[in-house]
Amino acid sequence: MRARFPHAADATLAAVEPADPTAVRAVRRAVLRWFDRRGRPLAFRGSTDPYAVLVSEVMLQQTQVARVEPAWRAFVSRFPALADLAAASPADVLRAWAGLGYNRRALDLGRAARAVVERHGGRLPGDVAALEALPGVGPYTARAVAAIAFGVPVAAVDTNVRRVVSRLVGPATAPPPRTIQRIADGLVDPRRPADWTHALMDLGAALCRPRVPRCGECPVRSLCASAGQLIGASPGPARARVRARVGVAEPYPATTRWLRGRIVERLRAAPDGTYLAFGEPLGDHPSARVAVALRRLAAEGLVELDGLGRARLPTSPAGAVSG
DNA sequence: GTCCGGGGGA
DNA sequence: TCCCCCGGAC
Repeated sequence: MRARFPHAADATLAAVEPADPTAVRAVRRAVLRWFDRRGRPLAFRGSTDPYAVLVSEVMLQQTQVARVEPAWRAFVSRFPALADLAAASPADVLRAWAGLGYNRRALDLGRAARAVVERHGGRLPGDVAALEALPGVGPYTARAVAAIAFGVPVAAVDTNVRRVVSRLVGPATAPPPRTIQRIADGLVDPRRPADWTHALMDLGAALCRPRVPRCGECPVRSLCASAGQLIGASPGPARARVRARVGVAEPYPATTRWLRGRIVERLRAAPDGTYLAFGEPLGDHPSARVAVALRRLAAEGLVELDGLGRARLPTSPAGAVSG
């Protein structure tokens, strides 16, 4: 039994061995009991609308929970249903995405909505493979949507969950991704896949934290192979570093990511459909570099060029689905 | 000024 | 298997 887990350091590893259903049930019960009392009542968790869940999960790919909440409210208020998003122009979607960054993900979300209309009659599919085939939806997001919105007993493994599962089975080196996924899948409570997904995220955020885990408060400390062994185990590279905080310059004005952000920001503010000229330098970037950035943005579908050095946000979802 | 991280592309 | 995106944490 233990041989199946080469990373085993001690007997508690057997606690999550899928062949030991009693221990697995104990983990599920303890985690969900904790979640029922301590889980975060986030706005987007109140919805089981697959579309709303997808929006929240895409936002969570890049943004902390606390900031996702208001952004999610605003977005689903602007585009209440998948059909609304599918019919929206990229320009409008990018405007609704303002402040979140990662603008390509907003475009992908729109493309995903159109793909769902074309491939699935406008209803998000519940199976992982079909979800993963959508633009911007990878292994994590596909499983999160399947579990949360459709009750499919699969594990959405992000870095939080990876850390929790890895610690649960042993304090040594983390198992390879495939092993983590397999163990995580085996742990999902088939009666409450949605709550289980949220519970593991909350556990990782509140107790099983990267640097200073709170094992003493953890509901599965008696079942965890790493409980109590992690204090000081990962001092973290960032802690000791001395920061030079002289000057409060604008962040990274010399980088292309700054330039890209400013271009899209300007275009967002422009009236719908109008082209804006970009012949002048922008920040530290000479006009030639602005032109290069524009071409790259155009290649990614974030802007449209008129061939005269002017640009606008795409007003129609042509070339929509390809993912 | 470096790292983080899910997804996409090469 | 890399590198990039990009705003925030550190």
